[in-house]
Amino acid sequence: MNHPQLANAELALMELLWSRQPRCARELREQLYGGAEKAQHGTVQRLLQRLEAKGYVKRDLEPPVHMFSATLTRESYASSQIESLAERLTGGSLAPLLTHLIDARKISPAEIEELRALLAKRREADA
Amino acid sequence: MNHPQLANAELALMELLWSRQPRCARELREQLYGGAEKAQHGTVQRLLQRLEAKGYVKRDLEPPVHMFSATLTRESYASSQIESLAERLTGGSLAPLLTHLIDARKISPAEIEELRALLAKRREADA
DNA sequence: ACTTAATACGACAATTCGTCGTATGACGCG
DNA sequence: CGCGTCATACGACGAATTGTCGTATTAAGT
Repeated sequence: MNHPQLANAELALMELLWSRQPRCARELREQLYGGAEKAQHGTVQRLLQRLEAKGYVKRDLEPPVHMFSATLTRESYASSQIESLAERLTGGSLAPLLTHLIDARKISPAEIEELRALLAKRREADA
Repeated sequence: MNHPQLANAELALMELLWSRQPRCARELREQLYGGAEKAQHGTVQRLLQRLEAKGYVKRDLEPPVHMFSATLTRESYASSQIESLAERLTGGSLAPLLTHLIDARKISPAEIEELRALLAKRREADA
């Protein structure tokens, strides 16, 4: 029941939910696939059903049509992915990963400043 | 051709390589599967072959047996995974992800200090 | 009651992964 | 030379996952 990775179509659906919630299936379909294609009704239902099974989406069965919403924020999802990566690769600690990102200049100076500020705030809060 | 995710058995093999390099297939097999199982010879070869195809492993065809080594460090792999996650989720910027991790206290105080030191050093180096 | 829309879900093709089995080639030894 | 041993190459298979569709069932509105 962890947080398996989202596949492409699933992620696309989640993005839609993250941008506006809750939503009905019809609306999601129209955004995912252009105008009025007639197949795909089932596709979206299927995707939603599987996302629900994985715990990423919950539905409100309010008649007449179900309304769907995400159970996590995009940020939570991202974090859990990073954590599971750290779990698999470094016994759970993040510092080694970030160290490499910083050394390899994969984080821009602007982001560096942003992070410094964040860390400072966190340290204050802990004090 | 980028850096697809490593599956379980593949990652286990890479871990072995990361712990000592280069290695021959026989040795890898013995570590992956207990003692002297007789099948699995092909399994390891197959895995190595696929890892090579994905660009994660290179082989030295030095007779009599090929010697295998990783083409990336574990840290590089981890970073590239984080980057691709950021790519998919936040348009490539890492700060939002880290922000959430910090806020949610998923990074320990010790790690916070570690990171502060790192950022300070980086900032100095840039100056 | 009939049409329309929504939901549930079985089925399919494609892909990936771990596994094995077999074929091919190199080497050494009697 | 003929054989056994070991390494590599690779085809094949079953399981699982993903995106897709089709069909059946249920609910709604007129």
